Amino acid sequence: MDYKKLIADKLSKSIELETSQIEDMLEIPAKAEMGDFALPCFKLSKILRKAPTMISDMLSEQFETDNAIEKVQSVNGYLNFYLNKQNASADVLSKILSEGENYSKSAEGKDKTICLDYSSVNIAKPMHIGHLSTTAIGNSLSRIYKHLGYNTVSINHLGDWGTQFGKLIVGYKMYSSKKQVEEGGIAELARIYVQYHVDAENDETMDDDARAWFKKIEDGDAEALELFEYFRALTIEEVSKIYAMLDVKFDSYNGEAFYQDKMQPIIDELEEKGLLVEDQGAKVVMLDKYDMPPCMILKKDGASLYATRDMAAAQYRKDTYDFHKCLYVTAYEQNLHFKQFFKVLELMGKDYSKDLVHVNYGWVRMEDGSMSTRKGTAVELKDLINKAIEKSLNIIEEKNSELENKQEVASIVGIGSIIFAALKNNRIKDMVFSWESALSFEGEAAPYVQYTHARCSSVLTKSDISLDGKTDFSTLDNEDAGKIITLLRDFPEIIKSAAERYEPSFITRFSIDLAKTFNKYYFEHRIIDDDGEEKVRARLILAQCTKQVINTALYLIGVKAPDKM
RNA sequence: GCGUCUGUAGCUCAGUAGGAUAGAGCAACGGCCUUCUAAGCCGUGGGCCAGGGGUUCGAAUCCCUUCAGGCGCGCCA
Repeated sequence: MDYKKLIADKLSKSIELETSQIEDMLEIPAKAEMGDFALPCFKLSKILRKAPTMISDMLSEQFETDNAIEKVQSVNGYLNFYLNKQNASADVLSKILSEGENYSKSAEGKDKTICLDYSSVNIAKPMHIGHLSTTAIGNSLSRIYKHLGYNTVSINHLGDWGTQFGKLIVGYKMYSSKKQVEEGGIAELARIYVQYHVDAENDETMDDDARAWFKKIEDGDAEALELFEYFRALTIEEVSKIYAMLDVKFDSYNGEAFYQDKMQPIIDELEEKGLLVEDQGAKVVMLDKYDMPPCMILKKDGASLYATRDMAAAQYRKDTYDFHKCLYVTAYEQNLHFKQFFKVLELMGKDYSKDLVHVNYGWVRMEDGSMSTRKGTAVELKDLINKAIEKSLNIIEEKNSELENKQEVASIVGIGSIIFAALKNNRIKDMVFSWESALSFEGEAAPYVQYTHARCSSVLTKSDISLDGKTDFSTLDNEDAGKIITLLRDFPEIIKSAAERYEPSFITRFSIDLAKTFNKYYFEHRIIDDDGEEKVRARLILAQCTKQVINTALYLIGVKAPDKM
């Protein structure tokens, strides 16, 4: 039942406003004593030309209570509404029980497609902790949008173009072999690349060779192309293992190379529309009217740039997927770049430019202040994952050594912790990486929420009372249970706002709140007790619904929920 | 210099697009397991919401300004 709508409907008899307007004014009070919903009457005082307290008094007198809303109270200009707890509990809980994992889903995204560009690894470079945010945020948003009924297309926009690949070929020929690369994988390619840079300092001919090799790739030379394809395939194969561990899947690996032959139409169109101007030998689109520096489209030598490629990619995605929105999950350092090329597309008359969204996030910085991406010292994602699993395995040995599938649970908890931590704070916050905090599983972290899930599971298996049957919800008529039920009822709204604001952290936070509230309830009240089947059933249903919602919440941020741990 | 983001407890952060007495976790200290998972629960201390102006019935939240820090500002991506 939609209580907000119900209240607004009833109020609309006394106030001359649209139901939806009243609905927007309703809020959820800060404290449970203040009711389940509240209407601040200050907003009305201008329209009605009366003091807020008078309005709330008047409304509270005129409001007809019923089975759903049993009490209305006027306090300090607020009108507080109290739901009939038993009915409200029964209402939400039976809904969750019957809908199961479909609870909180919606159809708002029917026939709409969201493209998500995230993770976007570079060929021949290992994934490091700098890739964690984009991967976790992108994956979570993809799950959230699917949950809301959208089609989603997850795109790994590979960094697979540029003279760096010429360098790689030169390095490969100088220091390595097929056998060594087969054995060493990306690490070997990274080694080659570093070695190349060391030696190229003293040998200028190397860079010339690299440029020549890259030219060969561009021109379709057989040997060059074969090596390039080999490195590319090797990289995808290796990062796929990490994606498998993180349970992340992509629909497309079309990267920079893919758009190489798709830029010319964009350039032609810019030219036709008179947007392209020559400046210091390069071709740019001037954006000074919009308080931005020019967007560079072609270099002096005629080569394309990042923005050119991104525009070609946007056009391709529109043509191919006809997206409702296209999201780019990258760090905020690229704010200007996105603002620029979105604007250029707008100037070209591309209507879809308004549907392009830069979902930006903060840096991961090392404790010494360095940026993880710019030094060879970056912590590899693989190492972080392995250490987290190892640590959680140790904790299992210590706390629950009897557990059957230790390795699997350790992996769920370890990996879950890493993802959870990446999605706990608002996207825009910078993060300092330290091993200590990265491997700290205490407090507001994945294991806390997962543990609550396991607790629910455990209680449910302990009891042989079926969830189906006559139920006495009056046993849930206490503050602790009431808070849980309120959270369960709010869950669909939380998901919607997470989608609207591109903030998986809303769901992470919610999962902590729910776990915390349930843990308190669990400590204060016995679920399996001897006060009769009908009451036990109500409390078991509460545990079942909590378990279900935690499971969905964690799923939406890309974290698994174990039944035992 | 210009643009932009950030600044809330010792530390890390919430604060639901302006609402009721600003909340968590960590760290510190003190309690709670013969009873459904103690990876849990409860309690104590800790605040000039960076500073200053304004708008408003009401501001951590909006506007202006100062300070501190991050990021960006044409031939990288």
